[in-house]
Parts: sequence; structure tokens; C-alpha cells
Amino acid sequence: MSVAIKIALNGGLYNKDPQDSELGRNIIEHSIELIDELGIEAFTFKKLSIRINSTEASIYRYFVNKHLLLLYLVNWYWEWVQYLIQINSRHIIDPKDKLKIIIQSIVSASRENPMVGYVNESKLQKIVISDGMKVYHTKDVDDENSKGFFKSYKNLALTVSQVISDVNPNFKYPYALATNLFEMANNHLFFAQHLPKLTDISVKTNVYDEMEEMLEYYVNKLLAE
Amino acid sequence: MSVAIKIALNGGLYNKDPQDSELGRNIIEHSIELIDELGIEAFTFKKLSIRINSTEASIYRYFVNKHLLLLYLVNWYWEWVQYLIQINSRHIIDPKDKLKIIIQSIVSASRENPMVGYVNESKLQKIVISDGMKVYHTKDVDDENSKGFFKSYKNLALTVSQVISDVNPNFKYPYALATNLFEMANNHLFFAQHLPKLTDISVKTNVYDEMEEMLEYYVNKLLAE
DNA sequence: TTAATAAAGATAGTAATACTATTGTTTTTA
DNA sequence: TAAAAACAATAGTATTACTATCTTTATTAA
Repeated sequence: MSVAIKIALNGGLYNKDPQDSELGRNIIEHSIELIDELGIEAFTFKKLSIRINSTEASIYRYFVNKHLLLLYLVNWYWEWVQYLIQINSRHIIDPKDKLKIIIQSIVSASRENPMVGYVNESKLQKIVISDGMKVYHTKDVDDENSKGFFKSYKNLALTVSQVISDVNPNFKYPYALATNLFEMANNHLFFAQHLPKLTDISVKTNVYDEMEEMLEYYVNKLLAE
Repeated sequence: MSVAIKIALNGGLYNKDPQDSELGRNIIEHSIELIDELGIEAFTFKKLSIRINSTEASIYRYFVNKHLLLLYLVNWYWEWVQYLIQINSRHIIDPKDKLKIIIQSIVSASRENPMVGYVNESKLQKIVISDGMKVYHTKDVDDENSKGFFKSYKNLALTVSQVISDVNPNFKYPYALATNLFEMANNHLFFAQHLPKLTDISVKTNVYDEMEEMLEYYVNKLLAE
């Protein structure tokens, strides 16, 4: 019997908790693979059902639609980053050092040891980079926000904003800077690969190291007193 | 006979230049309205054809699909911002002042005088804020990028990065900061309205003024020597 | 151990979407 | 005034995003 790690996610995100069954975990594992391959637009429950030798109807028993499945995955990702930050900054007291750990956790999440067997964190990060922002850029944001569907992301923003305020209590935009770190990390990793004219980060060297350097440069300049 | 202002856009974005005919301009005008109302996901050529008393087939004569239409609109928007920057910073020599004009142009584009009758710039900005990033977050980015479909955005990034380097030639990330200004402006206007926990900007006061203030605070801190 | 119940598979069906194709009717232009 | 281009009208197709129902298989509780 293996130790089952369970990530607590808003129950409204699914019809039936996929973490609790073989089929559910299969859906998670292979939806990550398939969305990574096809992108969220071309991904369908039909294709997924073929991939896992199941049926469309069975997948619908777990998730209302692919948008909610993506939302589930994105929340899972941010919960994982939150967890990494907690673990890696456990014994650190200086908020500046803490912020450094945060930046590392955001950028290099995928370099960490995997947490649960059926989630490929590296592919999940790629999905979040490519399709993550689509979960809230919809006409249903307000409704879904009121149901707590973005809680993991907002929680993380809160955590990081507090460290930012600890570093410099006079900084006027701790929340904006927190979300900015997330968005920048994701955007510029994407730009480096696909639209290099939009960034200074290059894929020719180690993008992750460069990314960390850039974000550190940013926060240091912005939070200098 | 009225003076026809024409925005030069990559010919690959359309089958037939919509600026050249009554129906074409109608498609532009009402697609902006309809995408603003429904969001890009629920928007269809069928619905648009009903709105303008035309047919699906006729719209397909102008645009390959709704993705290309959106791309056309987004390029139009960035060309317009580029134009505003040019006009408003025409006589300004100090790069710091120029950057201020740039920030104003990015944030408050919609407050400017409309340029052409059939484009509602204010609604267009709302579309760019809500759906703009979806044009490049696809599996076809590389292909579309090679066809020059993101040229307007990249051009603008180049323009702004040059001013940034003029302000401080030692700043290491002029391109990243340029795109950041665009992305921040759009993201935080969106967050202020829909996910206020992710920003420090509030809709209770004048969001545009607050936005400008925040971006100025950012560039001043980052570009200080 | 059996009966109940829940989970999953198999299959069918529907409305909407994202197109393509064809033909007929205006409008423009040469 | 004839030709060509633009547009409208209509029809048709494959795929998507579901819903519904029924059967089989696995789990659990009496």
C-alpha cells in the first residue's frame, strides 16, 4: 500500500474526485499528456477516451467539460507551487531569501521531484504556460470566481505578496508584483521559445537560470528602499 | 467623399481586405461589438452574419476563420497604439517624457479620439484585454509568427524598448520591460474588474489613472541608475 | 453468499459549430 | 451593354460537446 498524497481542491471543479479512483487518476495523467500535445483547443474528451481506452460518458462522470478539467489542472499546479514554496522556505527567516526561494519555485517548479506518480509536473507546467491564462479569460470569470475556482492562484498571490511586504513594507503594489512574477515567468518562458523578439531571455542558454536572474533583478530594483 | 484612413496590415490576415468595401467594414464594426458582447469563444460567423443581415459564406470571403479575424483586430489595435504614440510624442525629445506618453497611450488608448468611424476603439481595447493573448497562445504560433502575423505587436515592442534603452542604456531587459508594460496594463485592468485579489488597482477610483501611476512607478524604479 | 449498489463500458442520439460548395441575383467596371 | 466581380441563398458535411439509456462488472453490506 503506497502513501496517497491528496491535493485538496475545490469540490466544484469536478463531478467526482478523480484522485479517488484508478480511472480518475488515468484521466488526470493522460489529459496532461494530451493537452500538452494538442493544446486545449484541439483537445476533446472523445480523443482522451480513446487514448485511455474508456468512453466519453465515463470522463463526463468526472468533469463537467474540458474547461473545468483545465481549471482543475491549473489549480493543481498552483497548489503544488505553493507546497514547494512552503517546503523549500520552511527554515528561512530573512524575507529576501524567502523571495529568492519563491522565484526559484515559480520558475523551476518542473525541475523538482515529482510529488504524485500520475502527474507529470513538467508537462503540467508547459500547459499552464501555454493555456493557463485561458481559464480566467472567459465570460464566466465572475461566476466562477464567486464559486472559488481561482482560490489556489489567489492564495499563492497572497502568500507571495506578504513576503514582498516583509521585504519592503513601503512598496505600494505587493499584489500586483506577486501576480506579475507568476505572469512574467510564464510569459517569458513562452516568448523565449516562440516569440523571441518580445523578450531578452534566450533559449540558447539555460532559460530557467536566465528567468530567475531576471525576476531577481526586477524585485531587487523594485523593492530597494 | 470622406478621407479614408487605412491601416496597413499583413495581407495574410484576410482573404479580401475588409477596409475596401461596405460589407468588409460592416464585418469589422459588428464583429468588434459581438466579440465584446459574447467573448471570442461564443462568437461565431453565423451569429455575426445574422447581426449584419448577411451570410456566413460572405464573411468567409473576408476571413479564413474567427481566429484570423481576431488576429486582424488585435493587430489593428496595436497599430493604433503605435500611431497614438507617434502622434503624441512627436515633439518630445526627453526619453523619460516619451516613456510617459507611451504609458498613457497604452493604458488610455480608448480615451483618445476615434480614428476611423467603423472601429469602436474602446470596445476593441476591451477585446484585447479579454481575448488578446489568445491569438498567440496556440499550437500555430510558430507558423503564424513566420508569416508575420504578430508583426504589429513586435514592432511596438521594438519602439518601446528603444525608448527604454534611451532612458537607461544599462538596463538589461528592454524588450521584456516593453512587453511587460503592455501585458501589465491589460492584465491589471482585467484583474481590477474581475479578480481584485490579484492586484492593487481598484475600480472604485479611476482605474486608468491608477494604472498609469503604477506603470510609471515601475519604470522609474527599474530604470533608475 | 447473495443481494444491493455503485462504477464503468457500450451505444445512440442531438444541437451547434466550423466549415465547403453551388447556384442565382445584383452591382460594378471596362 | 457585356463581362466580371460581389454578394445572397441554400444545402450539405464532419466534428464537437454534450445527454440519455442500458448492460456489464466490481465492490460492499446484510
